[in-house]
Amino acid sequence: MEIQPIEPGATPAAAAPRPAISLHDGLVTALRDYIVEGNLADGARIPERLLCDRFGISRTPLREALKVLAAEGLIDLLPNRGARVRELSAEDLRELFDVMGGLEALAGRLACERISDAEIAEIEQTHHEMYRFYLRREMHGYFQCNQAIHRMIVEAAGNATLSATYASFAGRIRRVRYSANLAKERDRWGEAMREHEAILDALRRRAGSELSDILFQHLRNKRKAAQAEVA
Amino acid sequence: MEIQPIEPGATPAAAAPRPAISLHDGLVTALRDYIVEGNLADGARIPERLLCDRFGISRTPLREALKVLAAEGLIDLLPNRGARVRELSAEDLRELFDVMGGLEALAGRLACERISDAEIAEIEQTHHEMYRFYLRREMHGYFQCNQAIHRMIVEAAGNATLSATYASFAGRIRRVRYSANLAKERDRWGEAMREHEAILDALRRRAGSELSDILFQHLRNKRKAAQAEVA
DNA sequence: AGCCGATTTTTTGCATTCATTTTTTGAGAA
DNA sequence: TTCTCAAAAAATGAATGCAAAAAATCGGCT
Repeated sequence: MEIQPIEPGATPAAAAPRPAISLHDGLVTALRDYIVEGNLADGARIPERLLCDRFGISRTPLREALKVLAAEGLIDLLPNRGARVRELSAEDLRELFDVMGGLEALAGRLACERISDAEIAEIEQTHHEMYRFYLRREMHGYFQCNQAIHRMIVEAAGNATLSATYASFAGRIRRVRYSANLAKERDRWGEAMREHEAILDALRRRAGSELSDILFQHLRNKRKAAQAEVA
Repeated sequence: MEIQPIEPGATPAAAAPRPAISLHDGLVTALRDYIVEGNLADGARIPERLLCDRFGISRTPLREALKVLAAEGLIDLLPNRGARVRELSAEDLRELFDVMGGLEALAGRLACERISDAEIAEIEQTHHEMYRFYLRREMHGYFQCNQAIHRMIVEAAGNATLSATYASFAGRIRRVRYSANLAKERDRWGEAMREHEAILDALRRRAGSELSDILFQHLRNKRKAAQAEVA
């Protein structure tokens, strides 16, 4: 089993999406991260006892956390048969990417309504940084900047509900997204850069509807890359 | 205490809307419906014991259900202070309507890609039915048709993930939406009808991007009506 | 009388326990 | 050997029990 112990003290208070006055359910965050990071094999059965030992808690709070993660769609909870890491079918992937596309499209539209010049400048800066990574063919740095830009747009939308929803879906496809980006994304690197130019351009002009279209299409193209990867 | 009693015998085994291969967590559905229907006052404290008696279960499964509903954003869970029905601030309302707008915009875009003539015909039929209610100033029937049309568009998108997300958010604003529609919507009834004409037109032409804009704006206008209502 | 603080009561959070259900293991027969 | 079926072992779903925290109650003080 690939489960590795976690630092007892290193519990992440975590920049939770919307931590509220959150209680000891840092456990949910810890478990979510644990799964998202890929510490559990896809479709693998997850005995409660095992996780209890890992996290040093009893079954009651663990089960509560599992229910929450199941509601988020991260795991499946089969009656009397335990929890397993949800496997993403090709269909699931298609759906998730499209929903992400819809959320980003929304974020772009809203961002255009209220983004400040300073925020745009910040995004531009990250964009240029990303461009330098692109020129040097440094995939990892490029990817980081890419993520950062998308996150900044979502934040610029000024809608905490959207941010939380976005974060939730982002978590669900993070693993796949990672590998997909690292692999096939390479082939359309130039194309992706051009798309990002267009995104920035539309953002500067505060062309919400246009930006909305571009972002959705951008995610569509990402989806195609990911799908090609799976196949 | 503002919690009002429920019928003692009226325990809902509940035909769960979308239970999946779900287990006895019809409880979550039951509780969610119970809250969405407005049986608990806004911001009211919800003692666990009380709900246990109401639903005839012990605290363990109830707490699991509460955690799930908290994750959905329907209730707040304060550490050591129990659960309370989440109060929707004006800000929350703004956010929720915009997210709904984004989801509908996405649904429209996706629907244009794959909707069949038969499905369009069905929507048209409901639209005409709605128009008749409009002419007769029958608010309730109009409202039902309205909901049905939006639901059909979401379904036509052919994205179960989107449908589930949409349903979740719809639940969160259902109460407010209801009152808002019944009250202020009246003033912009004609406007809403015209918007629906435009929606149908764009759908017929499979103009995804355009439909996306119209639907978002449509929800924006609904939002304004709701906000005016609150103020 | 009104206000503040301590004690009692209730409630929450979690661990433990119990009853079912499932899964595994093992024996016997084809 | 392999298949089938039964018994044992383990895991799940839910109830109960216990310690800690909050709320409520009561007594003392200004």
